[in-house]
Amino acid sequence: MNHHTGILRAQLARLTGCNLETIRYYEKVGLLPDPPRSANGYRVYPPDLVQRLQFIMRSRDLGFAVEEIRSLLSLTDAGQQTCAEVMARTQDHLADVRRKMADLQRIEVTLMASLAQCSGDTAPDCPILDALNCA
Amino acid sequence: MNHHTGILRAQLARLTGCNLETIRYYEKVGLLPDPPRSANGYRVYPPDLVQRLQFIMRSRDLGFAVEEIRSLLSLTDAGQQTCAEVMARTQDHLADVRRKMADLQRIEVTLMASLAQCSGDTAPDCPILDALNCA
DNA sequence: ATAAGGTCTGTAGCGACCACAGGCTCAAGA
DNA sequence: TCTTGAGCCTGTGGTCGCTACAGACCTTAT
Repeated sequence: MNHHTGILRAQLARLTGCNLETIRYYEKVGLLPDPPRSANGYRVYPPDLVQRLQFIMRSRDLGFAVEEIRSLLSLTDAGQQTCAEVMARTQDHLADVRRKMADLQRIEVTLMASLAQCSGDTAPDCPILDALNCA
Repeated sequence: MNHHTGILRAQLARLTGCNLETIRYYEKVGLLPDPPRSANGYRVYPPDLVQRLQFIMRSRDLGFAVEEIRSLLSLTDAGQQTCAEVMARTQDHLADVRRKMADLQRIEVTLMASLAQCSGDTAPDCPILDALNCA
C-alpha cells in the first residue's frame, strides 16, 4: 500500500540490513521518529527515514553508542551544526576506541605469554592454570 | 565471628577487589559455591574460596566470559585437566581478542580518515556527517 | 537504650538489542 | 467464497555481566 509514499518495515529492514525489531527499538529510543501510518496502521517509511536509518547503521558500524548517534543526528537535524562540534565528538570516540584497543593488546600479550609456557601435551599440570591460580 | 574458619563477604570484596554484590552474583551463576554460613546466617569464606575468587578475577581481567571461566574452573576442579584442553580454550579466546582488535582497528582507520578531511572550523558543512550520510 | 554499621534477601536497572506470543489485516489460491 | 499463509501490530521478557537499592535483620559501641 501507499507505494508512492514509502515502504513497509520488513522492506526497510532488508534495505538497510537492520534487524526488523531493532527498527522498532530505534523508534522507541527516539533515533527514528514515529513514522506515518497507512490506513491499516502499518508503518510507512518515506525515503528520508530510509536515509536516516542508513546514517544510524553506518554510525553503529563505527562503534558509536546510541547516545553518540543521537547527538550526531541532532547536529544534522539542527542544520546549524558546525564542523568543530562533529570533530570533537569524533575525536572523543576515537580516543575511546584506542583505549579499548590498548586494553585488548595488554590481554593479548598476557595470553600469548601464557601459551608460550604451555607444553600443550596431556600433562595434568598446566602453566596457564598455574598463572591464573598464583599470579 | 568464626575467624578460624574464614572471612565475611565485605572482607572478601576488599581482599580481591571484587564488588560486594558481584560476589553474590558469582554465587548465583555457580562460579562460586554456596559458602558455609555462620550461626547468624552470614556467609563465611574459607581460604580456598578466596583463592577461587582470585582465579575468577584474574580470568575476568583477561577478558574471559563467565562461561569460559566456568569451563576453566571445571578443568581445575576435575583435577584431571590436561594442558592441551586449557591451551585450546586459551587459543580460542586469543583468537576472539584478536578479532575484536581487528574490528577496532578498522574503525580507528575510518575515524582517522574522516577527521583528516575535517576542517574543524565553524563551517556548517561537515565531511564527517557527509560520509555518514552518503558512504 | 539507641544509633550506626554490617549482613541478609529479592528485585530492578543498565545498554543495545533480539525474539516471541497473541491478535490484526491482506492477498492469493482452491 | 472460504481459507491459508504471510506480514504487520503491540507488549513483554530474555540476553550478558554485573551493580544498586529497599527493607529487614543482627551486632557492636556508646
